[in-house]
Amino acid sequence: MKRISITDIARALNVTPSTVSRALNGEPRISEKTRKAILALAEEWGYRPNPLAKSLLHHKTFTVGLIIPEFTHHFFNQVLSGIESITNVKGYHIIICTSDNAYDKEKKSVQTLLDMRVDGLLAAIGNNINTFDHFQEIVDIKVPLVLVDRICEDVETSYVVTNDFEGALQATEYLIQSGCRQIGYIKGPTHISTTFNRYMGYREALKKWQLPYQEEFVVESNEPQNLREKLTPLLKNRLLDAVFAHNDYIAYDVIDIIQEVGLTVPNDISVMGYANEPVASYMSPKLSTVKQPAFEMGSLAASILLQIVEGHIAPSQILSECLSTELVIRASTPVRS
Amino acid sequence: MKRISITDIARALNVTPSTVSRALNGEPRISEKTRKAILALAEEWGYRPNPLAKSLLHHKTFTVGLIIPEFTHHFFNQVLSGIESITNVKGYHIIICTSDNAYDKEKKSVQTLLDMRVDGLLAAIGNNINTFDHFQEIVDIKVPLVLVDRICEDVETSYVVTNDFEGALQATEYLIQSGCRQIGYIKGPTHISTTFNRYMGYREALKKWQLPYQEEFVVESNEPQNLREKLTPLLKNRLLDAVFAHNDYIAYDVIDIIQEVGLTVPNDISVMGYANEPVASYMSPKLSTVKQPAFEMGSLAASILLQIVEGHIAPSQILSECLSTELVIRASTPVRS
DNA sequence: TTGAAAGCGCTACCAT
DNA sequence: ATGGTAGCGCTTTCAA
Repeated sequence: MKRISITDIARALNVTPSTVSRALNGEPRISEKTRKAILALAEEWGYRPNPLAKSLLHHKTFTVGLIIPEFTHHFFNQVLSGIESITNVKGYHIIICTSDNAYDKEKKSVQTLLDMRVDGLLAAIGNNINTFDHFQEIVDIKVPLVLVDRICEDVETSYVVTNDFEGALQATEYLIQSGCRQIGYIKGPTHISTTFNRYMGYREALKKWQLPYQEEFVVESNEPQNLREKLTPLLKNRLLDAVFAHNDYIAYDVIDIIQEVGLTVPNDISVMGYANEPVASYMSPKLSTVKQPAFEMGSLAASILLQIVEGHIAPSQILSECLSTELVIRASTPVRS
Repeated sequence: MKRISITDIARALNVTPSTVSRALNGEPRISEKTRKAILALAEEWGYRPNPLAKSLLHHKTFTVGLIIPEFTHHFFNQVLSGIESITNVKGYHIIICTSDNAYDKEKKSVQTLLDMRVDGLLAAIGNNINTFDHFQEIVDIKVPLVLVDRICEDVETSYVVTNDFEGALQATEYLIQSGCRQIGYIKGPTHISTTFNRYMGYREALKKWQLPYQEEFVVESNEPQNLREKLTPLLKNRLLDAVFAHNDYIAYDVIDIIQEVGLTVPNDISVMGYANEPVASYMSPKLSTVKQPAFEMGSLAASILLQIVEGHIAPSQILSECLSTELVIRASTPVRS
């Protein structure tokens, strides 16, 4: 099915492609008569400009590349949703790639998107990725890049993140204020800025309230099995009156383990999650958690990116934003007397 | 940052672009010497072919357009994930649009993707969309199109759907076999093939087991408020011993309403959902439901589409698939004695 | 084995 | 007000 082109119209009307182009683009120096004829025929034949030709000419594709680890975390979909809300009104398109949390695939996606000549790139770097040469390359060739959620000290570019430290601090303080004194902490994936920041927020809260930091209360969650083994003895010995987990899914598992031991939430123990994933409001008791403005992160990242792309911001300028979180208190963290 | 092109290399090596093109594409009729030189320089300068130029020439973009209603339903993300798994290995890219369940936006997305010259289109039509001229147009201009989940009688193209009738039939039969006799049914959005098919599956099961179909047991769920008003009296009067809901989210709300009335699940009443969304396994009691092979739907749709795109299937040929569902029994539907 | 030229669809500059 | 021409980056005849 051949699409009709500007030259087809030109031929039919005995004018040159230039003229047709001008008429279609609303340039003034065109006689009313020819303009009308051209517009009419374009309409009749359903002419649609070919963006490929324009892109080739202008070195601009009106597309942005997006790399996310996977589609199954609600968080990323919210971010995606926020991105789309901006790109849509600004007339840009999203080409989407997943990294599956694997360095090789992430690197390949970067290459693919650059090859496609996207105008800019958005990425949420995978959890267990610790080499960033592929992102550095984007910066080096001066393609606009905005990174979301996770910070990589090495890559100097714009970031949109949330204040994990503050969020975890507030959440822990809430637990303390609600009467908990023996607060366990379940850590996230290693070597990630978010993991570190939330963990430090937890510690800061203890310090602020002059509670001792007890190393044995802190459990790594890398291996689900590991979590159970480490947590069970703490629970059996009734050493904890609260657990703060790096995210809601882990919190869900924690509650499972608590129940296995024969204790109940929230009667015996308080549980706090992080991220406000849907699971938090569907489980019972409903989970208290820290809400991240995922949609806003996406829309902000996209609008920063497009500002750079459109030249409203110097490409060299780094424009990072750190959004605030919000505590969502539900049934899993009652006030204790 | 100017990207280096085939002509740059040609100039530097005193050959013509044709020669460079040939060398890069591994054509045999090239002297070993010039090939080596070209390849070396291309490597050194980090040459990357410009797909825009190729697309313009070959009328092929290696992209597929995808339209989904929104990013927040897990089902669509699973489908998306399945699609990506195929396009990724076949070297195609996904340009993604959302419809927000709105006809205007969906139509605009179709236009956008067609304008971009995608090689083919995948779409999950929105729930409250009942006009399909925009999809008919795709068919008319002979751009490959595969529709997912929902069937529109009017649009003659390939479909990938699940067997909603069979799934609902089995689910209802399970409820009957587990000892329920007074089974309420909560309907989905009106005028949708899935709504109709699941509803008919429910009725078929009743018929098969010679239970009376009672119209007052069937409730529309369009308005959440409406659902509560209609369901509450049925529950208060203990007319139901089970409820089968069009999807898991509705089932969640149903359980809420049941508890408001002072009854409990599963003790007083069984509840069956549909779709196996994450919510089903996170709520308590965990929800029995009908699992749809969402990932497979996506991957199957994508591979059918690419087969058409690549000409392995005649474009005119309609190649529809109906995948089976699987009953997932959890705590909300106990066997009653 | 390589070059020259045309063309994919469009725009922009320079003429007229 | 319109035409001619060149060129974006690449491939593909046809010619040498």
